[in-house]
Amino acid sequence: MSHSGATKSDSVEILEHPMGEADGIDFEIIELLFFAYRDFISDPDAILDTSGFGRAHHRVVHFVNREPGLTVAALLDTLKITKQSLARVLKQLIDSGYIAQVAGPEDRRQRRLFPTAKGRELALALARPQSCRIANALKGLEQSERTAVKTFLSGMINPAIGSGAAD
Amino acid sequence: MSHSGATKSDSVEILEHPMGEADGIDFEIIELLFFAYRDFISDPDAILDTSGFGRAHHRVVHFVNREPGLTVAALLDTLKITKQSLARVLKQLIDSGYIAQVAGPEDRRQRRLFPTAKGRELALALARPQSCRIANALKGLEQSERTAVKTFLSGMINPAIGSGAAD
DNA sequence: AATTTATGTCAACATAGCTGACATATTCGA
DNA sequence: TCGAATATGTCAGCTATGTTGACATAAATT
Repeated sequence: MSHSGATKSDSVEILEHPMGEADGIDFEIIELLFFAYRDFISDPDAILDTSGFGRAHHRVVHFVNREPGLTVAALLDTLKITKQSLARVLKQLIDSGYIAQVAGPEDRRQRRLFPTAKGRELALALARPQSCRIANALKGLEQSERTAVKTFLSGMINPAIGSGAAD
Repeated sequence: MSHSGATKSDSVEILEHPMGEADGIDFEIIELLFFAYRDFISDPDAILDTSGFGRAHHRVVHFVNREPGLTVAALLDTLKITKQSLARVLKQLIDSGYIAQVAGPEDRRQRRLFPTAKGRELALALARPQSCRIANALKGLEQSERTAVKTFLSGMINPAIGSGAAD
């Protein structure tokens, strides 16, 4: 071990006191969000490991099942990733029969995405443990408090830009 | 474009109806969490792009600032990543003067991690927009509702294993 | 007919995780 | 005191998932 880096002898300016809520920052919720999301995501991750898929596949399967017939462009907008990123996982999901494409009825350039029965099953299997976790976390909360949770989470989301009818 | 894949003509079993709360699953909160976390993380990401650091650095700087003097082992346990993963970002943070190491006073094998003034500043700069976003999302909620939000988030987290005094 | 749009694809790259193997310094236990 | 366990570092290579840039094709639009 070289340890040419800083050690006590180097007399670097070191801060010994913790950074706390005193700094006017809500560290508690910042950390709760970090841990909550990590564990929330770990449930489907474990299932996906079995199937040879990853989180990226999860998201695609989820939104296609939530809105069958959505276009590739709409999916890209929801996920906020590039088409090249999407292409990789989407191709795998199509090739393995979880998602099917249908040429748009109006605009035949579009590839509308639909889940297959297999795709629906996977989406449900992935969502189930997450929903259980949520139900468990909501347990004991009154209706108004549950509403507050949703209000809070909604308030954390960036307002959609260009959501109004543009034309 | 080849499109040798499934198209309407292939008569694949396609599901046209959306997967909804009817399936007994809380899709609303599942999606709120996805979008909320994504946007929550986007604030520091924008800052980090400037510094040449990434999310991994963010987490390390955050927890070192929250608990100065924590050991590498403790940090690994918090982050739930491998030491090789940590090593990469930690080395960069040490080399660029954001974090300093001090040999453990009791156990000299340990490298206790401390923030430098520079490291503290970075941690605060990253936390500030997140805290603002949280404050904004909590705006209008009563105290009991804010407590409910924390209760919910805490309930989403896996219980720590081996947290009790073992020896 | 020319252009724009929706999508696909190739290539190259970056970040951040992973495993496996091995080195070194220190502590602990027999 | 010596050997094992522990805390940490490090090398090498792999995977997943994001990025940019460039280009191809089919269909719609003007």
